[in-house]
Amino acid sequence: MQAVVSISDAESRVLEVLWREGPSTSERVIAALAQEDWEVSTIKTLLARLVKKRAIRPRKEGRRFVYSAALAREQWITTESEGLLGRLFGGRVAPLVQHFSQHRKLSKADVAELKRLIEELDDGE
Amino acid sequence: MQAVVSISDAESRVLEVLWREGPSTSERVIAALAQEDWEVSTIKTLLARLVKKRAIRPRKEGRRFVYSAALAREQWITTESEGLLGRLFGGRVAPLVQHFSQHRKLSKADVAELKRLIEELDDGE
DNA sequence: CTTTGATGTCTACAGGTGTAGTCTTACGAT
DNA sequence: ATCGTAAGACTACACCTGTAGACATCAAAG
Repeated sequence: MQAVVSISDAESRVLEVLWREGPSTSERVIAALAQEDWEVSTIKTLLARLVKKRAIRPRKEGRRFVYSAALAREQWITTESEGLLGRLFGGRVAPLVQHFSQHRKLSKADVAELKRLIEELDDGE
Repeated sequence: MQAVVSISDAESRVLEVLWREGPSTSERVIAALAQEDWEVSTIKTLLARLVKKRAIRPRKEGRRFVYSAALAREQWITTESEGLLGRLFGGRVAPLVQHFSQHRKLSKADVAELKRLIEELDDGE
């Protein structure tokens, strides 16, 4: 649970697989990462590093391991995005939204969804 | 202008100074970074690395340099936040806002500001 | 002119990261 | 019983990063 250590970009790619597919053998992870075009060896290294960082947990299953995420995706996302918000936007969400809007990165659908979200929050509160 | 290279965390701290204070000598930068508690040498290294990465431009001014940001803050922010959005939230802003709201990271003031922002967008569009 | 202090350059070094090869071992197929 | 193969362990290696010391130089002070 303690996400003290930081997860690198490549490592997070591996974690994403476990979050998506649940506990998996390295074989499964490797298959799921075919798109990344990594050597098998690379993925095994990443798995080993994640184990060492305690971000995933290996469970012996016969001759091989089944790896499961020990770090919750939600928690990781929180850490990452709060980091960015803090560094770039004074820790607040509004300036980020504003930034995106100023750069025309918000589609109509985005705006609609945001509107719905905010209204919900506003009532709910 | 070409932000091809990535700016590290410590480097961005230096860049922030130039963005805030405008073109400055190393002396000025060092003074502005007193809070960071870095050795003078460290800051000089960071300046040198930024020059090499072409993120800042040194202009000879007598015996010393005046450094100015060659990379626009807006651009950097865009790169960074789009990177995060892409990696964590499928590239869309709404899921990020939702994430923050679900984790009670939005104050009343935030919600109000967001609401104002969105309404503006909605009309404006 | 000499000393001193600031300025930029070079060098350093450990730890993280991307990327991957090699080695050992044991299971499954023959 | 044998052998190839796959899984995990170990090793590698270049580059980035954080952090900083050492050195050369030149202008200012005395």
